[in-house]
Amino acid sequence: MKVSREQMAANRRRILEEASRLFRERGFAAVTVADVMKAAGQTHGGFYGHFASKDDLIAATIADTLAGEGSAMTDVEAWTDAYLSPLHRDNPAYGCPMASLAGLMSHQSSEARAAMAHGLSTHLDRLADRVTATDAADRRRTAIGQWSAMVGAVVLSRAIDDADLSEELLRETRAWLAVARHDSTSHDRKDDQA
Amino acid sequence: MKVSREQMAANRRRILEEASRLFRERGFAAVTVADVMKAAGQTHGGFYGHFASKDDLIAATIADTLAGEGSAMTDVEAWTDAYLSPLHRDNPAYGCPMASLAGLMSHQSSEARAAMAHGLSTHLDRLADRVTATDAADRRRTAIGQWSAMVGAVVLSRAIDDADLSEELLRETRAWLAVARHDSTSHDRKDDQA
DNA sequence: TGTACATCAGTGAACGCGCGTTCACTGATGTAC
DNA sequence: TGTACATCAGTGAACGCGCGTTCACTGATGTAC
Repeated sequence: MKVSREQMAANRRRILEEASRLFRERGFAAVTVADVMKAAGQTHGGFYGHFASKDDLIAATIADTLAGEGSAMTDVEAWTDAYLSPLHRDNPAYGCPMASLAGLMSHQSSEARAAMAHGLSTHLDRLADRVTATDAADRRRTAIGQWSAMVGAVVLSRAIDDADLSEELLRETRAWLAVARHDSTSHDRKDDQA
Repeated sequence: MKVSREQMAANRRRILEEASRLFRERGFAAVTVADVMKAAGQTHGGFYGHFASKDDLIAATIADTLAGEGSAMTDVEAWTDAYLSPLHRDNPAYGCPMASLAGLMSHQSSEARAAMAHGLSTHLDRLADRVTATDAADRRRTAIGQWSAMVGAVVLSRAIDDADLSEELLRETRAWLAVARHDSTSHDRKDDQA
């Protein structure tokens, strides 16, 4: 049965949202088109009215999911601590798409990889704006270094079957970033020894 | 035809080596049992004389590949720079297995994840021994923070379809780690301003 | 040491299942009058 | 505004392909005598 244009747009939206959740949770290969459509409350045949292929869905999902990521990042230190928490590690489905999907991107289509590049670029710009350093080059370098460490720590903490080591990775990366923040700011401002 | 015991051991070794190379290059899902056996110069049916299943091979490969990883790391700074190079980024098949496989581990068997945990633990111990810091806790924290940043930077640099940003990620992470090294050592030793 | 034979590593055809994709059909939408 | 009908979003059965795994078979190995 045909549905209204608004309903169709809502259905497409729903497909993207469920796909984003499922992909973050299980990766691309382990999620079938039928899984996504079932989660979106539809049958699998209708999928190709919205997307040309599963690869097309993957690219669209990445572009869509990364667009809104981290826009509500006001306090970088608090946000970093939440990022490097067991709660985030254990809930990839609702967590950062880069942490769950970046490791899978090297085998994806160039469209999907381009969408990831765009999302990462935007995110690094946002992060550099909120980082404490004097000149632009320092802020950019700090944003890249900190973000690499954050993504790496979450990826590694999720990769292993050792609760203690996993938690240590998150905790020590948090501490290390805090030390790095203090060290670098102490160059610029001599008065923050309080 | 039956082969000698030595030949059979060599065949198993060969399967593990080719599997390691192929998995690092293409990931687990995109490599078939037949691919691995063909690369190892055998037919696919013989696979199950060596391993119980594809999952079993994955776990065995991780344990085997991570065992020898980074043992020849004498100069940490030079090793870090080589790790964060375009050459390493572009050759995952012969590169660090954690950079290529960690992002895939969250959906693997607990045996495979345990093997990854063991390999990571050993590697962090080795790295902490070679890092410049006074007390053990500092060395441990530095090893974890630096390693997270290194893995994260390589994973992200491989995830995107943007040569400039990819190269910038590697270059700036290298620079950031160099700055972090200088900052942290300048706490301990006041005489290294040369 | 030489011979007979049981063992068993490797072969390659076949099986079964799951997945991406297609397609004829349905019936609600929305437009032409 | 009301009615007739063309459109087309969604349905669900079916297709085809690829992959993990099995199995009857082959023939070299290595052991018992």
